[in-house]
Amino acid sequence: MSESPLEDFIQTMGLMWSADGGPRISGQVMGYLLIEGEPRTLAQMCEALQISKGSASTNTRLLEGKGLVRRVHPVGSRQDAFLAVPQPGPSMLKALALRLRAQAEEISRISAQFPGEAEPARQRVEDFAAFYRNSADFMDEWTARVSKPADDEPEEI
Amino acid sequence: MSESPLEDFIQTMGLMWSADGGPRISGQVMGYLLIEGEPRTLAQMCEALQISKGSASTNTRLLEGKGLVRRVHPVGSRQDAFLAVPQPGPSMLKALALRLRAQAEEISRISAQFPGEAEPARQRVEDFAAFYRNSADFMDEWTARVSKPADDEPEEI
DNA sequence: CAGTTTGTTCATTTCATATTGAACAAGCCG
DNA sequence: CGGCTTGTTCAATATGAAATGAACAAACTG
Repeated sequence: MSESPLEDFIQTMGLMWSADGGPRISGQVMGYLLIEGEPRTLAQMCEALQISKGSASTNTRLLEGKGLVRRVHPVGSRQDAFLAVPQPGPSMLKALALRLRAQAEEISRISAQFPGEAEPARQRVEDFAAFYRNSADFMDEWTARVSKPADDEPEEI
Repeated sequence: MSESPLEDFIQTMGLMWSADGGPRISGQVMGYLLIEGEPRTLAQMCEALQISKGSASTNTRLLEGKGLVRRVHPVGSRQDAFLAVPQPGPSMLKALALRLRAQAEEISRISAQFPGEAEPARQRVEDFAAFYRNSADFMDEWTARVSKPADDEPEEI
């Protein structure tokens, strides 16, 4: 392999991201911004990762929405620039907890409509939902532990 | 909507599963077995879910591998039958922890090869990996807690 | 205000993978 | 053994999401 470890890391991040169900380019952007450490523009991403302007915009905004990347406006520049947030952990966990809770909620909503004769089934399904719910609670607990106590909560949609 | 809540649940499980990056049919099978509560054969799945024999086999085996479904051999029957395991939580968390740890491991392995002048980048990437590693640890902790402390549940891979 | 620069949107294309269906393997039964 | 039943595998296809690139919108510049 002729690629440098830095390139290798970016590629690997892309692979991991898509293995987790997300767009490959999101992972690559994340890896790129992690390595750079300072704000980078969409144009720079296009150049470095060899991707289209549309992909850069879409995927960066996706990461921004998940709280993994922050958009900044350097003085004297018209371009937006993006920065990997230092502690992405809490954001990731918060998003995961949100999803788990939503899933638990939907399962419960449906199982509540099961006919009377399906009571045992309803019970099993409800137990299943409970696991999702508990996991979400646990994620929040983990979030609280991993966050610095003095840290604020600057997340936004 | 002309579908019953039971069918609705199966469909929803399929949707959720694919939203999480897995095969839709896996979720449907999981939902079906949860509702039934007793061992069901591949042929029954094909009939109930209107899927091919190959899909039933592949996806059921996938769930079996994740520890969410157990294969049983009812006496007097030549067919295999499958059953949703009562407490799938620990298996799911264990699998998740395994994946997180593997990802952390790979990231660390790559960042260790960063050139000397990229030391700050290596540090940032390593922090990122640490989050994965810590999360995996936390999952294991959660697994221990969610498993009944009183009666030990003997689980195998 | 006209001309640039920059970010977003969206129809189209590309690409990955889930699903199928048929061929195959393994075991049972008379 | 020869015919059945049942589970698995795999090449072909179908399906859905990701990526592109061009058109558009918004904001700045002189």
